[in-house]
Amino acid sequence: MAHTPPGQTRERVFRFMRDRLLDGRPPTVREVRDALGFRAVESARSHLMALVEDGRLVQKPGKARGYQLPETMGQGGVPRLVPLLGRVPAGPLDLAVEEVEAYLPSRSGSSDELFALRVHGDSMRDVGIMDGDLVIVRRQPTASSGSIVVALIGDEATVKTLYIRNGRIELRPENPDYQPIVPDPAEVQILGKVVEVRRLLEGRV
Amino acid sequence: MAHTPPGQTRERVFRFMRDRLLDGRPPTVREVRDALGFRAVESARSHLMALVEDGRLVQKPGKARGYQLPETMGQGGVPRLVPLLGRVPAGPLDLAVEEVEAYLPSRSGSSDELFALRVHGDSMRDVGIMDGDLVIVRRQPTASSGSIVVALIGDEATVKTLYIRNGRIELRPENPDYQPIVPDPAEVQILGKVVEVRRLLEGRV
DNA sequence: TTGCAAAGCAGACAAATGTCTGTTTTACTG
DNA sequence: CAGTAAAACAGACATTTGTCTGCTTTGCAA
Repeated sequence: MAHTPPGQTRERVFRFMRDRLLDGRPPTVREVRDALGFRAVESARSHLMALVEDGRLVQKPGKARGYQLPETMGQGGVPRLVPLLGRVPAGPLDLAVEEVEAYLPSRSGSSDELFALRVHGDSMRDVGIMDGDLVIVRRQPTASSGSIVVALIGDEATVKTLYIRNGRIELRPENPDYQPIVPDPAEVQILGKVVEVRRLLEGRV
Repeated sequence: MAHTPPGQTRERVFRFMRDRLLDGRPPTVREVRDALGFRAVESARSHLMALVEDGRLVQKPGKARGYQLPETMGQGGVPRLVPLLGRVPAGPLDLAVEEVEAYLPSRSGSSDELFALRVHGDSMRDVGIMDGDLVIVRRQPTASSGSIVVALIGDEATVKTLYIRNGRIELRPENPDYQPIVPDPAEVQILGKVVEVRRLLEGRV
């Protein structure tokens, strides 16, 4: 048609919008113009209007920086930050501010109490939890048999698969080099259930 | 002082700003006024200026909706949403129309272009990447030998460890049940480098 | 070629939005 | 009690930003 094949520039406009919107910095029409190398504001705006027409963007007409991604509208897309604890406190997680090493972005959702820990050792290797991985844990005092939990034995936290046999707690590693633990029920405390595993291959938390 | 105790209203202003900024919808001064129930624009603005003064907000003066959280600036931790692609774009990346299945909260960093994919198969089992895991990928056309990459062979995306031997690309699985791939350089394209691995043990994305 | 339509351009205009100046209200203190 | 300073108010103003109208360029096809 003109200058560039149809849809090609439109796609670049959309990607620029998506990146900026996901980054929490909605651009102005003129910023879109500059980013795409247009000389006229209207060039950028016509692309934006077309994207709205196609349903790929949502617009609040007349408002400054008034574009949004349709996907992030419905769900209250507020990511929440989960504290990465360097040391696990035995008591309630309330005031352990000093133990927080960092915050991990996680999905928003219910008001579950989540925290994260770094895994030491390879006792859970066979289910893909490696040394140095981060686990995100939902704090709960019990869990169903077969789920992966964080348990506090004495004052040491450990990640294992929970089994309940004859009313007795058994903590199984997922690596034949290690032996199952059958702790004294008085000395073990379930801190919570592992709901996610993360491994950072580059960069820091 | 006046009307409300000092700092109390300021705290409400900050929480409103933080929630809106984390949601990717920076408000105008007038929106702050309405949300806090002020009758004058300047009431909202003076609080915002005080928050900037305290270093709790960062401002781009004169710009519409020009407030940010300080954490957003550095490599800090304000979440950024990464698109989870259901289908891998074949052909030139700039023109690709992608199917976005969901968005994953991730750390915001530089303006790297990140996307996420779901892994199929267990060819990378021995490095803890299991069937169904999510990988977060930074788009880049090349990678150093030994890093885990997403490569496009024909029109199929695959996660493998990249090795470069005698100027020839080799894609190695991390599972003895699979054989290394030595593709025709003309038929292989590096989509990016895997920077994070995630496994959701409960709930959805 | 001529005509058409999409892409892009140029400039003007209007609405949204940030900023400024001055005044009023309120709570605390000497 | 008067004085003071933070908080809030009211309105005007300036800049940013979205929107509109008309025109030009480009590629394709009849």
